[in-house]
Amino acid sequence: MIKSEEIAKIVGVSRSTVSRVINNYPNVSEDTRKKVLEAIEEYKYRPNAYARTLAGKRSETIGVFFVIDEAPESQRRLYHNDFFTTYLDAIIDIANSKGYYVLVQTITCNEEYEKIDKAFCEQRVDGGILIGTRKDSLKYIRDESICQHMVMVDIDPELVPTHFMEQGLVSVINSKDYQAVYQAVNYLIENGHEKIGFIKGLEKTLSAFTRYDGYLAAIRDNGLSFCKDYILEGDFNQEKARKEMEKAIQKGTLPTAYICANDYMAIAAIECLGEHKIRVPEDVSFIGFDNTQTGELMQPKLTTLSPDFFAMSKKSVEIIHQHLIDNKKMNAENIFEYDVELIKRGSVRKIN
Amino acid sequence: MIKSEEIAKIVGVSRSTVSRVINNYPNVSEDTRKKVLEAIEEYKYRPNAYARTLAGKRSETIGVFFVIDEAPESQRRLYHNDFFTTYLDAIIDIANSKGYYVLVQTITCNEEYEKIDKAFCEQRVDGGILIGTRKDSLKYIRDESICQHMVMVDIDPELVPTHFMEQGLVSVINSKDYQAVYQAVNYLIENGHEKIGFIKGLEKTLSAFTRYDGYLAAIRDNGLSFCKDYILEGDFNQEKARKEMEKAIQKGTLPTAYICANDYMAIAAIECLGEHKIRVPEDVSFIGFDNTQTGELMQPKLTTLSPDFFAMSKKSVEIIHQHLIDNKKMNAENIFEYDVELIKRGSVRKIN
DNA sequence: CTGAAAGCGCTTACAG
DNA sequence: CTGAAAGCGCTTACAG
Repeated sequence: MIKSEEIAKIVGVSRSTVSRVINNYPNVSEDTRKKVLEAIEEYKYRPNAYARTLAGKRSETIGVFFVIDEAPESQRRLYHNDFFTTYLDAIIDIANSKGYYVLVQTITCNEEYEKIDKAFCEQRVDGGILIGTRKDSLKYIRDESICQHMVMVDIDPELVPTHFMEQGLVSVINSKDYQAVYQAVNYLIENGHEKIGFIKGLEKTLSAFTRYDGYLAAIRDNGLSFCKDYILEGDFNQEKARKEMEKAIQKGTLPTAYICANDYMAIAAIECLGEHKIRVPEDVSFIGFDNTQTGELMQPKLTTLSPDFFAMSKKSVEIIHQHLIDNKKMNAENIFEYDVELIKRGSVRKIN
Repeated sequence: MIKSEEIAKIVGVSRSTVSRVINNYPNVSEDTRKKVLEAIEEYKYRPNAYARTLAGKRSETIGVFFVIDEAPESQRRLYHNDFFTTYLDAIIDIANSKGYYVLVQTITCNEEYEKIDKAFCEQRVDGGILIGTRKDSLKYIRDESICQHMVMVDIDPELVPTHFMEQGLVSVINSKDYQAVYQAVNYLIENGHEKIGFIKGLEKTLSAFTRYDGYLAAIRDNGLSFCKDYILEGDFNQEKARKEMEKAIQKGTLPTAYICANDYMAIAAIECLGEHKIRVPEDVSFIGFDNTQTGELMQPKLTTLSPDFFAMSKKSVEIIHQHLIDNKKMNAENIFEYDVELIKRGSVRKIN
C-alpha cells in the first residue's frame, strides 16, 4: 500500500502538500495540485482512514443502532421488521451517496446500550442513529460520550433530558401516529362502523403508546363508547396477535372493525379469523399500520397507515450530515414529525 | 476521553503495561493486571480503535458489499430483496456476537466495485463479504488489494481466477440451486404434471443460471419435451414477471405448473393469473424459490424452495473469523454448498 | 515481568 | 504557496 510520503517523494514535494491536495485545501498552486493528483491516480494512492482520523479528521462513519427485543437465536430479527429494513436500506443508500460509511449494530438487551458509547468512544463513528428506541433507552446512555450527533427515531421527546435537547445534541424523528390512527377511526366511522377494536403494540415503545392513544381519543371525540373487549393486547408480533384474536373469537366479542398497531398483527389476526370462517372485510374490517409489502400482496389487500420511512431515514442522515459539516449544534428546532398516509384498499367494508 | 497514558500514570505503570493488559498478553503479573483493569473500569477507559489499528492491530470490522441493480432512487432496493435482508441480518448478529463491527455498502454500478478496494485499502475492514455477485464482478476487483479475506456468495467458482483460489484468498458460498430445482421438477412430475414451465431470474447471476439449468436437466432426464412457450423471461422482479405472464395468457400457452426463480415473481404471476380468473392451484400449480414471508402468508400458501440463508451467512462470518484468528489462508476446501429444502404447501395440485 | 523508545500514516499549526 | 516538526493514541520489538 503506497503512502503519502512516497507520493510526496515521487512528485518532489512534502507530505504536507500531498495532505493539502487530498483535503482539497486552497493554499496549493494549481500546478503542484495537478502533479500530485496525477501521482495519486497513477499509483492508486488511498490515504489510510485510520491515520487520518487519528490525526484529527472525522471517521466519516455513521453508526446505526437497532434496538431489538427478540432473542439472538431468532433468524429473522431485523428481517422480520419492515420498519427496520426499510429504514436501514434508506440510511445506507443516502449515507453512501454522501460519502459516509455505515456501521450497523444491534442492541438486544440493556447492557448492550454500551455498544453506542463504545462506538463513539473508540471514535468509530461521527454520529449515530438510534432506532426502535424503548422508552427507557436514554438512561443507558452516558451523558458525556454520546452527546455528539445523535438522532433518535420513535422516542418521546419528553423523555430526552432537557440538557441534551437544549444543547442541541440530540434530534428526534417521529411519525404522526396519533393523528394517523385518529384519522383511521374517522374513516371507519364514515364507513358506518361503531364497534371499533384495536390491537396494541409493544407497550415499551412510543409508537405503541401513541397509536393506542390516537385510537382512544378518536373513540371519545366521536362519542363512541369504549369497550374493553374490543382491545387486544399485542407486541407487534404475529404470535401474540393470533392468540389474542383466538380468545376474542371464543368469547364472541368481536367488533365490526379493528385497527392494528402494525400490519403483521393484522395479517395474523385475519388469518386466525379465516380459520374460523370469519371473513375480511365481509364480517370484520381491518386497518393495519406500516404499509408492508405483504399487506399489499394479500387478498383482500390490506388498508393501512403508511409512514414515510424513506423521508424519515433521509432526514436522519441529513441531520448528522449537517451537524458534521457545520460542526455546530442543532437549533431549537430538533424535533421532526412526519405525516402518515391512510392507504385505502380492500380490507375495510362499508356497513349500515 | 481518557487515554492509555493517563491510566498508566494513575496505576503507576508504563503505557506498555497498560497495552499488555488491554491485549490480554500473558507477560504481566497478576497483581499489576488487576490494578490496571480496575483503573480501566473506574475511568471507563476505551482504547482508541483508530490508534490501535494504525499501530498494527486489526480494525475488527467486516465489510458487507451488496451488489444491487436497481436505481438509487428506488426506495426498496435492499428491503425489496429477502435474500439480502435475511443475509444482512444474520451477518450483523453473528459478527456482533463475535465482536466484529459490520460496515455495509451498496454497489449499484460497475464503477462502484471500487468501494471494495477502497474499504480494504483504507484499512476500514479486515475482511469482506460480497453478496449478489454478478458473473462479471471479479474483473472489477484489483488483484493485490482485495485478496485478503473475501467471501463471495452466489458466484460460479469457475469464474474466480485460479490464483485467488489457490492462494486460498477467496471463499465461495452457494446454495445447491441446481439440485433444488431438479427436485422440484420431480415433485411436480410425481403430482402428475407433464407440462412444466419456468420463470427465469436475472441472467447475470449465478443463481438464475443454475436454477434454470436444474430445470432443463430435470425436464430432459425425465423424458419430458422442452417447450419454449413454457419459459418466461424474468429478472427476479415482479413487473417483468407480470408482463411475461400476461403475454403467455394472451398466447394461451400455459403449462399446468410453473417453477419460478424466486417467490416474488411467483407472486406476481399468480396475481396476474388471478386477474384473468385463472386459479392457483386449481388451474396452474406454482413453486417459488427463497421461502419469503409473503409466500407463507398468501392464500394459497406458496410451495417454495428454501435455501438455508442463515447457515450460509453464518458460514460467511465464520470463514473470515477463522482467517483472522489463524491468520492463515484457506485450505483447498474453500467452496461451500448448502442444501435447499422443498417446502410443500398449497400452491401445487395433484393432477391426473 | 516491566519500561523507554520508535513507529504506524496521516494532519496541522508554525515559519518562512 | 511550501516544508520541517510535532502530535494523534496506540503497539511492539528491544533491553533489562
